[in-house]
This record gives sequence, C-alpha cells and structure tokens, in this order.
Amino acid sequence: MRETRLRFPPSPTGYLHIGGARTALYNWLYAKKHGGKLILRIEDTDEDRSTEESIQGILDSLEWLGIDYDEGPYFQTEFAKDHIDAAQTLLTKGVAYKCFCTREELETKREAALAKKGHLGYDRTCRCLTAEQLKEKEAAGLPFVLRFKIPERTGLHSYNDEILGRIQVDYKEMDDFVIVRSNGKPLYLLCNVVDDIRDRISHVIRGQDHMTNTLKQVLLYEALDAPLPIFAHMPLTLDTKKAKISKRSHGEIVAVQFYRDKGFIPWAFNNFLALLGWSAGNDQEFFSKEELIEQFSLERINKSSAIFNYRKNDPKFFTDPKAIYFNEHYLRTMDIKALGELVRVELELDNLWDDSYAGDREEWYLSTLDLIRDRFHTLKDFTTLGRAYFADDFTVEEKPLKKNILKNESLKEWFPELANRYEQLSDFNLEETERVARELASELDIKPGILINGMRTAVTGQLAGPSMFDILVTLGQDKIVARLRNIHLLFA
RNA sequence: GUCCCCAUCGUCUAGUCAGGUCCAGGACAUCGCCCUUUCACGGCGACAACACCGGUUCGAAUCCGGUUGGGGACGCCA
Repeated sequence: MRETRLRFPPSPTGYLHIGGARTALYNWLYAKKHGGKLILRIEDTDEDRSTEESIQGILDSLEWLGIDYDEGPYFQTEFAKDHIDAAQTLLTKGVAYKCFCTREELETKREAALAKKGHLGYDRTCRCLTAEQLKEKEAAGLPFVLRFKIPERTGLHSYNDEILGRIQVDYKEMDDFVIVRSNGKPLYLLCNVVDDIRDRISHVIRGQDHMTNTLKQVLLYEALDAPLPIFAHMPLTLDTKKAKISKRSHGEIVAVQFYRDKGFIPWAFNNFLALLGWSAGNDQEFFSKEELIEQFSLERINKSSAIFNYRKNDPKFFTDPKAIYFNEHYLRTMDIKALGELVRVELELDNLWDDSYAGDREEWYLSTLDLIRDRFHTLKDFTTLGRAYFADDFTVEEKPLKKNILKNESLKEWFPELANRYEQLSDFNLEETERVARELASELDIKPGILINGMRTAVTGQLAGPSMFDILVTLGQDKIVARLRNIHLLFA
C-alpha cells in the first residue's frame, strides 16, 4: 500500500489566486482526510518570471488560509540535477532525441499548419535524422533541444482520471514535446514528473488545464519506469465571461491577499472555495474544518467548471456575493472569543485597540462585538462602521445626518436636555434610558423616533444599528452624555 | 484550425453512474410581506433552469447518437 502523498506546486510568478488556493485546499483536504502528507513545492524553474516577492506572497496566503503542509517548501531549482539526469536517461534509452530546428523554422511551420488548418504539432524532422546528419550537426556545434519521442504505437493513449473518467487520445495526435531547452535547462513537463516521482507523490490533484499535459506525462512516467500516481483534474474557475482566471488579466479581485485585506475570515473563504466545484451531495453548505475533511471526496467534485461570480464596481458587493454571504455567516455565528481575536488585529491596525479589552474590559469588548456583528459583512466593518464603539473620532455619515439630525434643528436644544437627564440617572440601564427618552418625547409632543433615530446618528454616526438603548448602555453614560451635548457640532 | 473535456435557475449546486417518487430540490442574488424606534438578522413567499434535435423505452434531466454552445490544450511558460 502506497503512502498517501500529495503536493501543491505553485509557480512563483505572481500572487496566489483563488484557483490556486482552491487547488491547494482540495489537496490539503484529501491529504488530511486520508492521513496523508501534503508537500509544498515551489516550481521556480521559469527564471524570467519567478520572483522572491511572489514566493513570499504565496507562503503568506497559504498561512492566512490555514493550509499547512507536512514537507517543504521545496524549490524545484534545487533539484536541477535530478531533472538533467532524467533527461540524460531518456536520451540514452533512445526515447528522447536532439532537435536542431530553430525557433524561426518552427514558427514558420506553425504558421503554415495554421493556414492549412491542420494540427500544430512538431513535424518530427529531427527524429528522422540519420546518424550521419546527427553527427554533422553535433560537430557543427548547433544548439539543440531535447524532445520526447511519442512511442510508435497505433490506437489510443489513455489514463484514468478520478474526476473525469477515462481520458484518451490517438497516439498520432500527440507531439514530440520538448523536455530540455537549448540552454540545457529541463522544462516543466519533465521536472514536474521527476519531482513527483522523487517525492513519491501518490495523488495529483490539479486543474483541468493540465489534462493534456497528463497524457504526455503518463508517457514520461512509463519511460522512467515509475509507478503512476492517481490523477484527478478539477474543474477550472472561470470569470464572469467564462475565461480562465489568471493573475495577469484579473488583478487583485482574484488574489487571496485581497480577501485577507478586505477583512475576510480565513475559514469562511475556504468554505466558499470548497463549494466552488464540490458539494457534499446534500444541502449542507457550511462546514467546520473537521466536517469538511470528513466529508470531502474526489468523487463528488464536479466535472464542469465553475464561475467565480465577482462583481466589480457594484455598490453593494465588491466580489462574488456568495463569498460575502459565507463571510457574514461566520461573522455572526462563530465563537465570539475567536471573533474577538480576529477583530483585535483590525483594531490594532487602526490604533483602536486597548489592552483592557483583553483584561478587565474583555466582557464589554466581547458583548459589544456580539451586539454589532449582525449587521457587518467583513472584519473591516468593525473599525469603519463600528468605529464609534471604540473611538470618538468616528465619522457621521451624510445620509443619516441629513435625515435624522439636520431636519430637526430643535435637536440642538433637545439633546443637551436629554443629556442632562441621562446624567442624573443613577442606574444607566435599558429600562431607564428608554423611559427617559420616551418621557422627553412626550413632553415635547414629538414622536420618540425623532429622538431615538437622531441619537443613533449622533452617537454612532450611522443610519442603522442595534437597538438604540443597547447602544446607549454599551457606550456608557459618560460617552452618551458627551456626544449628546456635542450635538451643535453636527450643525456647524 | 486540430485534439481533449464539459453542458440543470443570473451564480454555486442536488438529482445523472443503478431511467419512474422531479411539470426538477437547496443556497446566493433580485423582488415582495412579516418582525422592528432604524438597519440587519430571522421568518414567510415570489421570480427563475434540465441548450437543441433525434433515438432507445410503457416512461428520459437521467441511457445512446448528432448538433450547438462553452472551456482547456496545442510554448525552448508553469
């Protein structure tokens, strides 16, 4: 019985995007479920595009998501010798050959093929070189690449995909693909296989964009006398125009870091991602980490691709509404202490954190979060919409200012009066604050709502919020009295 | 263009492998109503899909074939 070993091999050519994150997540889930190992391997063989910055970005993103690994990160470039040795083996075995065709020649042939509407593969010119021709070219010191020889077989080449079923193609459709560049550096197709063999990878879970690569790689495993891993090609995540999501064309909206910076709860995002292409087979959509690991299976991964339905320039949603919905769900249902930790980070970032929130005011801190979290969408809302609970420099929003304050100029006199009465209260509680407010309203012969809604705006800056008297008690007598007395500032 | 893969509400999906219980269920979004001092949550409801055409069958979202549509791959990128 083979050990269960999976890998996530990002190429460090940019940030981790949601497609990559989902791939990492599925691999992670499978490894966890089966007591296997997850290996992180940075495939940095594209020296032109790999950057230190993106390596760090990927590492940070995985850490934020909570996707941990058992081995690595390994760096593909550190195993260059393995790759070169393997290429040499293939050449010696006669299953690879030197190709001296220049890029220009190839390009010309490619264009000709395109014009002729045929297939675009290499025409095997150098595969048919005689021994003399080969010697001649070698003696001339011509640059060459190494190509893999597609076996001389008739019929279909195939492999079994755990998600897609049997994938097959006619041998004659397959091209002699390049495995080593003219500068001597092996290419992805080979490196990837060599590394997977060395790392004893048992399951390859990756995107469907690798499906045709797999057909070639299976041949490589065969040529290298290595056992085949189990392959599972998951559906791609497409954009709203059904194009493959990529770092280059979509920017930050598909970057994992964007969601961290927007105040997403890591697990909420994982949960959302997990459901983009997989379902438990019933109506359940919220899963704890343990539940998801328990229930995850390759068989239930969809065959067809999923659309990441993000919205841009939408006043209400800055990304896929369902992603936000998941975040909201966790925001209002998660353990309040755990939420407290997450919000703490946000408060600290904005210099709003007070150490007493973790000390003698912890109860106040947590109950305040509990009071206000229902209306919030992201962790960022605690320092923006909820700023008034933690600081005096909150902004008063335009709309409620007009509607609840400026419309009633008399509030300039009423609020200081209300403040006086509140100041007199020996017990500043729900019942008393409400009684006093309603009494004053009735004395003034106005609807209580005028005072109540006005207060909400004056003390929180918001149009909407929790029950007004909960707010009063939470903020406390001193702050309320002061903010009510400052009402004139709002008319300035 | 060639090859490979896919096809259920706007989006994520259940149902497809073992055809009837599906004039297709859930969720998000949208729209109503209820709750309410506000807003949200919550509750209730509405809108909304089996791509098309054939075939097999007593019966097809489910099986088969074709068409169309979509995606991916076709690099000295990974």
